[in-house]
Amino acid sequence: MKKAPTIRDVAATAGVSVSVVSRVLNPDSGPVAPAKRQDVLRVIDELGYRPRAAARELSAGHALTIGLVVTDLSNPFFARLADRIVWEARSHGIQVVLMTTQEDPHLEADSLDTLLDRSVSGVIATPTGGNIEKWARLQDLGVNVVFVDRTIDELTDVDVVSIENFDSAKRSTEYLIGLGHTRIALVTGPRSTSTGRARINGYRAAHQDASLAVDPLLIRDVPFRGDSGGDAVGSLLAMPQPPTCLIVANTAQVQSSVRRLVQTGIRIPEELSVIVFDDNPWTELMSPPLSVIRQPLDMLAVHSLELVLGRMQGKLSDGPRLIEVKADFLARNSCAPLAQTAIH
Amino acid sequence: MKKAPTIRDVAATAGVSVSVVSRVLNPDSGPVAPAKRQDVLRVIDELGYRPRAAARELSAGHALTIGLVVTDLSNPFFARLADRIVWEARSHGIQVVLMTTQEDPHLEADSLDTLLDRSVSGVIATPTGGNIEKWARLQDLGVNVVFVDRTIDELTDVDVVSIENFDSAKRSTEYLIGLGHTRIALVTGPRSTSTGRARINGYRAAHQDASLAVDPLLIRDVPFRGDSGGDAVGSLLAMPQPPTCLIVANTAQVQSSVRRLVQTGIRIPEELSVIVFDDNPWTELMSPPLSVIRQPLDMLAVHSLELVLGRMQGKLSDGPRLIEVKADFLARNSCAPLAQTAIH
DNA sequence: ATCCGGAGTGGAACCGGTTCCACTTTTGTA
DNA sequence: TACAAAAGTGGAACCGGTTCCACTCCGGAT
Repeated sequence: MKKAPTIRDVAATAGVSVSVVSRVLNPDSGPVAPAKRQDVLRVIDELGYRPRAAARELSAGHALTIGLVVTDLSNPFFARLADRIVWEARSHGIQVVLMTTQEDPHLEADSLDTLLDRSVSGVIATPTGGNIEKWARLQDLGVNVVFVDRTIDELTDVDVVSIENFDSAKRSTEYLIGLGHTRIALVTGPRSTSTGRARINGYRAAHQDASLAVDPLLIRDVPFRGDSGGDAVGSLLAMPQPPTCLIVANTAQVQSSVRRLVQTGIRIPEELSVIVFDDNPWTELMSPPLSVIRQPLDMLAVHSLELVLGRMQGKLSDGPRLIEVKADFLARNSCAPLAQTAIH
Repeated sequence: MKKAPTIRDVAATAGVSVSVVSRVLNPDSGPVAPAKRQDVLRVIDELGYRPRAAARELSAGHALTIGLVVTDLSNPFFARLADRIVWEARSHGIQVVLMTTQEDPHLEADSLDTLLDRSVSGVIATPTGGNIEKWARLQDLGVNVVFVDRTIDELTDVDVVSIENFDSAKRSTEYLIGLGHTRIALVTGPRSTSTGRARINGYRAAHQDASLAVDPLLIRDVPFRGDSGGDAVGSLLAMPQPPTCLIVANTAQVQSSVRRLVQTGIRIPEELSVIVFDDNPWTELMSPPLSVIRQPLDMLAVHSLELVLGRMQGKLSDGPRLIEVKADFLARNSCAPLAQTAIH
């Protein structure tokens, strides 16, 4: 077990000072004679020298690292989002420290502390909804925070990237109304989040445009946490006058909702039309293939990272940014006209 | 944007030297008078002081961080594995830097360099199969390497955690033979990996026990990379005398294989019985629910981390460890007796 | 009374980079 | 040719922790 060479080893071998080596390493930090630059580069190569990140971070005061804080990776949406973000970050020479919260604010708080210790220069997160003051403190300490997919209302000063919530919900609802449905259930995120509210508003707007009354009992704004999506589905199906279709507009709840649907054995779309906000590869492989709102993960990832990087480089003007990307509605075979729906 | 307090701030405020504060921070590094310890702890709390990880790493020479190198997170197997590892690591106060390789040895090499820069004290990886010398160098530099799910034969000195490959493949095959099948296709990892070979051997052993000949054309040892699983499935189905069942024993290829099956519209299990090595939540939600070998992700995660930690603390004796965990076979509805199978 | 050992403490070097600054050499321009 | 500006270089401080070591106490054993 040999030890790795340091910048002083390189300097000594190349017969120059450490300053010169450092300037070779960081091209814009000062002049170096072309000949010496070559020498140094050759020595670096020969010795297999690589600068230690810790040393760099210590003197820079911040790390070329961002934190990624998501619920859990067993949800394909977050997994794919993480995948894209890691990928995108790599192309900018940035590493990603991954933390999961299981939707638990305590674990989230913990994660933030840890990321702070690591002097990350940015955090991309799907927040649980708690830790208001902690997020604020993080920003106060110069960490660039971007929320993706969700948001917290109380934090007005944070960049947010999400899909066009209002529009996506409205179009999904319109599609079902177009098929003749009038009792459309909506499972979405908490009303305390602006994304949750926007989706409810889109749903309402579609009803209003069609001069349709909204049954408030069909709207379930459930927490991100736990199995509340599945529970909402269960209770919706148990209603005296159950819905003829279902929109699951809460990413974190898609999996548990679909699971519940499969478990109850309800026939899709014969008994229930279904649309979910998720575009994971398996929805297409189910039978029937599910109609989905396809969240453009690439765009979410790219924009989140762009925001973080932009802030890091001080390129962005003050004031929070809200980026909404368009989400496509993809009709597959999980929706049927009301006329063909068997009311159970 | 205020700046965070340092250990010297704490020392000054508490009226002690930095040495004392450091000793309070690291309980076993030296004696501190109980009264002063209380003082220091109070000041730490008041100031909201947290030690900077970079400084600690720099002087320690290594970081309380491990690297996790997987193919990609859009594959539920890797995503869930990552989830468990992150979770498990957190409980030991260790952070995880995530890197994805897309099965590309170049990207893998890149990732390893980066992790080296970060002075990670361990790496858990599903190796692509390349970079033999790079992995060796990593170990040589004192980084603890654990391969999970797969292995590289050329590297004899690495700890490995995987399922009981031989046994799992044998039991799956026996199950199908028990249903009367004789033409069983196997899609698995490259023969150049011991895991790939073990699964082929298990498959062969089951045939031998049943005095059944093995048609070598039915064994497809495909690369982890890309769509080769799907392609293998395609070519298997196109054979003059196609198989009546299929075992996909290569985690990385399950998704593309299943996708191909769905695309060709072949009826499962009426035309083809299917078993896959994967236990992701969606296989159960498909119709029919797929019979699977359930890889105990928890065990894989726990053992990998245990190995890395054990090495870090020097608790493990020399010599590589091979840990094989039992994998359950879970019969669902994707397999039918040969008698009921329609040869197409 | 004397000596010894251990608890408790602070000073200072060190980890490996970056950066500021003073200094020398080259280059360009009047 | 003279002089200012720019290019090039190395020394040393600094980032914020850890750790070694020297030193001062103190109690207990001789």
